[in-house]
Amino acid sequence: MLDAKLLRNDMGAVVEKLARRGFRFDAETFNQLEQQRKDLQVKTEQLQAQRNQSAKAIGKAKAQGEDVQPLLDAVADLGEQLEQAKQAFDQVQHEMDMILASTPNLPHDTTPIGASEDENVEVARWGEPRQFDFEVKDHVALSEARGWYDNEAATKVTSARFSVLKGSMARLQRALTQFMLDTHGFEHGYEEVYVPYIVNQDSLRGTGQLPKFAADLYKIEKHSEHDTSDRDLYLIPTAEVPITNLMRNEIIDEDALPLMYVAHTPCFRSEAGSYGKDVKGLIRQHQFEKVEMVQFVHPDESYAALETLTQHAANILQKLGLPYRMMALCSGDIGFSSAKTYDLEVWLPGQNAYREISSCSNFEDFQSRRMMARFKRGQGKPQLLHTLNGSGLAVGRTLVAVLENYQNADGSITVPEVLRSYMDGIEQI
RNA sequence: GGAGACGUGGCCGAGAGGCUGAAGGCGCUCCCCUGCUAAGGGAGUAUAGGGUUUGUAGCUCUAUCGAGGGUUCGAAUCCCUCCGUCUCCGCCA
Repeated sequence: MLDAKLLRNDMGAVVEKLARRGFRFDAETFNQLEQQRKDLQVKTEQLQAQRNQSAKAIGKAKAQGEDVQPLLDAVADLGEQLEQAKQAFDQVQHEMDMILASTPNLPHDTTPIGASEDENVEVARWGEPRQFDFEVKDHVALSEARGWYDNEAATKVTSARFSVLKGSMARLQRALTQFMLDTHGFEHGYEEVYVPYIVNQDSLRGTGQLPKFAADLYKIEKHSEHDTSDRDLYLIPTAEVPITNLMRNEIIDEDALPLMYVAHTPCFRSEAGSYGKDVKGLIRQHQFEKVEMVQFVHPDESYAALETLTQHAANILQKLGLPYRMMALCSGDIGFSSAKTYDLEVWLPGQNAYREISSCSNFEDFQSRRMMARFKRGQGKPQLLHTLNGSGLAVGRTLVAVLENYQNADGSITVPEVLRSYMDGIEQI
């Protein structure tokens, strides 16, 4: 959520920055609402003050045994006036909240300006794609040949875009997960956390998935019909949601910063609107495994933190010996809540292309403001934290990359060295 | 899943329709005192939003006692719904 004060004081800059990401902000409507809000809020609060005063006066008079009736008569219609003012105020406030909740973050000045992913900027490249002296297969051909990947079974059990993995491939995925968690935990200094895979709406609002992207989420209906509360729960689309919301409505001491968490979770995405893309194989699934890093940092540190966080993700690829490139996403391609995002794209021989395997973002205070996630120094005023997160990495896609990059002519797969200790020392599967 | 008890500030804990944004204690911050430590004295110590303002200063208003509704001139206090915690029973990994 953007800072409402910024909208009041510097609307021009907001509109310009949002335009960079192709978002048209209706300043005129907002300004009109803001004017109404101001009037209605002042009016409502004046009436409330008046009510409070007279209630006190009545209390005092009663205590002294005076006749209270004249005082009661004097405030007879105050309640109704207040009710009306309050309703009008709530209505305007609600409209403004809806606008703010649906407005994306401002791109940072270092985010390249562009309309679509075609204008993302490559900022680094690591590793040389391997030269094969045989015809490369993609991960689907490789894994099906070995009986490791059973798409039909998944379709039978659930539906399209789910997977059943078997044998060495299932084990390799688990090895990758362990390797990533251990690397981030032991080498990069993250605290490992285990979190729920089902979250409530407040959490999804906090990180920005709601209200705008409900269609991409799997929703679990509330249990009973006479439950009048706002109780619908959702499967997590990423561990970002439960981890980042750990700090919702919290004020932590500045000395505790930065907080760095890593977790492994499955992720569930209904991916509305992705029909026809990557229909084959593990690239785009409704359920996939991911190791996620989240950082809560001092506002002054967040851009340095974005660089190191991205490096932590890249380090996994380097240890696995997987060639990749690092892209700075342009203003038209960054996510709703992000101010700046780097994507890491891994080389997939089967597709002869680099494909996204990690996305690392700085949200600045956009999520913190929604969540009221703050820190303070000593007795000082609480300030909003900056939040960051990044995949470290998308495990399913890493599995694809390992299969394709480490394939041998006979269809076997060489196990990358760093994974062997997680595979009972096996060198080849 | 059943039955009961309970949710108050950083923590403990009073309050049971009006002068309570909330006693008291602990903790914390600052000042004084003390040769150091300990002890003692004093002051302060929630969050958000609004108005005023060049201002994150000051002044002032509003809201918040698990959440949301209701009753009332007035609600931490009464009523309803929900959420959560604890104890006992059942069930289960």
